[in-house]
Amino acid sequence: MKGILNMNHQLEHDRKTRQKIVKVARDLFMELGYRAVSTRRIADVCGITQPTLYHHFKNKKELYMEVLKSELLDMQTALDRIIKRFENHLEECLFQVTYYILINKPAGIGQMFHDIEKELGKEQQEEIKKRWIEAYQAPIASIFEKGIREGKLRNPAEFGSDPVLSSYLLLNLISSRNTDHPVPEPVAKAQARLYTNVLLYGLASPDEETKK
Amino acid sequence: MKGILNMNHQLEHDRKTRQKIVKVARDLFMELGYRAVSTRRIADVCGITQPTLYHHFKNKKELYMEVLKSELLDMQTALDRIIKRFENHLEECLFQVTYYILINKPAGIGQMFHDIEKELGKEQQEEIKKRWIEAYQAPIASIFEKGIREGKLRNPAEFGSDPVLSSYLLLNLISSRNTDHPVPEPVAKAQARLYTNVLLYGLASPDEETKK
DNA sequence: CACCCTCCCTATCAACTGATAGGTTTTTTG
DNA sequence: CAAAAAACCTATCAGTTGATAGGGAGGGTG
Repeated sequence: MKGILNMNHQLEHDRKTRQKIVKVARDLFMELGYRAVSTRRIADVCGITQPTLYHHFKNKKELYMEVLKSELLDMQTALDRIIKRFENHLEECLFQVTYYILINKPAGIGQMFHDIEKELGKEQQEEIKKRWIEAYQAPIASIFEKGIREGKLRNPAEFGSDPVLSSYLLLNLISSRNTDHPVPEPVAKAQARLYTNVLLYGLASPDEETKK
Repeated sequence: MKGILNMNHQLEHDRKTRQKIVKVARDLFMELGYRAVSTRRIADVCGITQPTLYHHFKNKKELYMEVLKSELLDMQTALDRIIKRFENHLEECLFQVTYYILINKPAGIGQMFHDIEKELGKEQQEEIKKRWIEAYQAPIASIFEKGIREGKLRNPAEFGSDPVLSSYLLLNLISSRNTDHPVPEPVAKAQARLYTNVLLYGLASPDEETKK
């Protein structure tokens, strides 16, 4: 009994250090990019030495994978919660999702894509892509799917859109370059409103489309 | 006279090597990113040695600046031409611009932004940002401006959009992550059509907005 | 022909990278 | 309490990076 408790003690210590490393690495990687962050820098911020990193992680890429996994898991949890909460109001749901991502992923999302594509091996890419779909694409696509089913959105067959494509459109709008990060809250709110408005209703003046 | 000719000969040789370096560096930087491309690699592809690079350029960043300038200048020329050609047809104009960027900037545009933000000094960023506005934002914004003047687009005051913001929206849509580069021509065409359609008319079913 | 300037080379540098070897300290186990 | 395992350290490695010094070739100029 005492053995188990003590073992837990040690394991917990290990777990804490590991978590700290992941947390620090996450902040640095997301802000500066994979290549721009050295293992020494991560270790310094953590208050440990660089070789100690290699006691907890096989190598830099594996640490980065861990960072991505935690990042994506958090996002998935958050988006699922938001979508469930606003599931009966398409427009508000889209807005809330947009707003959340805008607030919580300042420069991170574009950076992430860059690094996944350029720095990871093919098999690692596959794994992260799978998790990225679970975290971002699938939840958002589910919103559009519901909208199409209920006739609130255009027929994909006519317009060339579909739930998955639409989710990419929204995400591309969000990962924008026009603002300096981080964005203050009211600005983010206005931005999120603009993005969802444009995505739903377009920029053309209301009487223009009927002429088409 | 002969002296001038001969001097031109030598100058031209220098110019040719310089251009070759810029061309090679441009391809590599745009595909792989600034940090992932070493000066040695650029030199190898050019068929020269690495120190020779430093005879033509002060350092790596200056070479990258040259690459960005040529890249942006080409884009500006192309977009201005397209816009002038289709200036009396808003929708087609947007489509052509979107299509052109989609075809000619496969992975480059996102990469570019990443590197400008992360690898350049502040003053260099300012200079490139200025040129980027001339090359991308201003031309595209002029399309939207005209559309607003002619009443074909929504009133920015009501919708929260304006020509500059709208140009960012389009560019964000274009620099997408959903496709593997490079994109075959017909796919790019369909994509460009979808982007402009969504941007102009939105995803909501046509009778939805009037209810609002 | 002698001089020089331009272009490009070889050789080399210091800094930094990710990663490993091996010892030391602390905690858990039998 | 001794053995062993875990966590972290110091010291060090080889490879790559951007960048510089200095020499050689070759045409251009006096």
